[in-house]
Amino acid sequence: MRLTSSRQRVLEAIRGARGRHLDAREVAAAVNRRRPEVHLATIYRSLQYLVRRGLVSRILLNEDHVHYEAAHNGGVHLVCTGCGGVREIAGSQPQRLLQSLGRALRGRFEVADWQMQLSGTCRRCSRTAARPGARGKR
Amino acid sequence: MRLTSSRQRVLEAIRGARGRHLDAREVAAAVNRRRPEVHLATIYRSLQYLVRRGLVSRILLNEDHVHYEAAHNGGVHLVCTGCGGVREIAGSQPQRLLQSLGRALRGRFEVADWQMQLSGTCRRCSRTAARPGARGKR
DNA sequence: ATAATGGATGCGAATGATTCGCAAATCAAC
DNA sequence: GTTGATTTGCGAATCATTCGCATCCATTAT
Repeated sequence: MRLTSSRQRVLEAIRGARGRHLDAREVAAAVNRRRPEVHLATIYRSLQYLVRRGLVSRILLNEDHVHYEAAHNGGVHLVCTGCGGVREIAGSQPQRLLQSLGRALRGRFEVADWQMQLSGTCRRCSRTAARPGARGKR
Repeated sequence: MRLTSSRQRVLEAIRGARGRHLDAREVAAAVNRRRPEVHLATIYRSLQYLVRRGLVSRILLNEDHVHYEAAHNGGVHLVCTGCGGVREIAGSQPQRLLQSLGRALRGRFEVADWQMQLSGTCRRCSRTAARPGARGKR
């Protein structure tokens, strides 16, 4: 099971998307800006491979389909249920939590990656609407 | 936008699944053990409704499709990449983290719900395989 | 009561994401 | 350079999820 060039290109696309979280189609678009093109089915297979390898992790945002991000151990995602926006904040504080969780789990589970997701209402949406979640893209 | 009886039944099904995390089809199966049956499309619509209402949250486990759980603010999910098993641990410790995140976000984001997901290898899988993630259901 | 209004539901068809099956291409090792 | 295994391209198949529309229900106004 090698890290072939298609797979590398997929990984690069995801890593190169700093901040944004691509879905499969966007990954394909990014990869296929260079020749030779990679077939969509292969993109999916590469994604599976990269996830299994722990290089990439899947995340579920507001939408119905899966997005991908480079595994970097520590993303905290703020997902606004109003507008669907996603902001990611750097994972410095959670280290302490991770440590204590790790202590609690001792031996029973070996953590490879983690992520945290907060859903709620961003400032703009809480201004424009009284009831959070009552409006937006979806 | 009422909490109709179909929607209630969907909510009960999800709440009744203590521990397990149902996907849409499983919710439908649970709901339709009682008459009258609820059409799958309505199940989906109810799920949307409940998510928007903040009563239910979507989670992404190992698989490719979405699962649902009662929003209870504090689930930490341990997902094993080997066997696909999911264990949930109670959310006592994260309170502190939430507080400090809340402080850091002051005003910019109003948190309604949160969840955290650790992926890695459970004990059994790390025993049976040297390389984590190299084997399993998927 | 009755009619009028605005969701909510059932139903089947449509959509769209993801996967499969298979043949050709690539790569590694002998 | 032949063998064997893995990967890729390709289109068809599958599966989850959503849509359109007619009907139904509950609530409010007449």
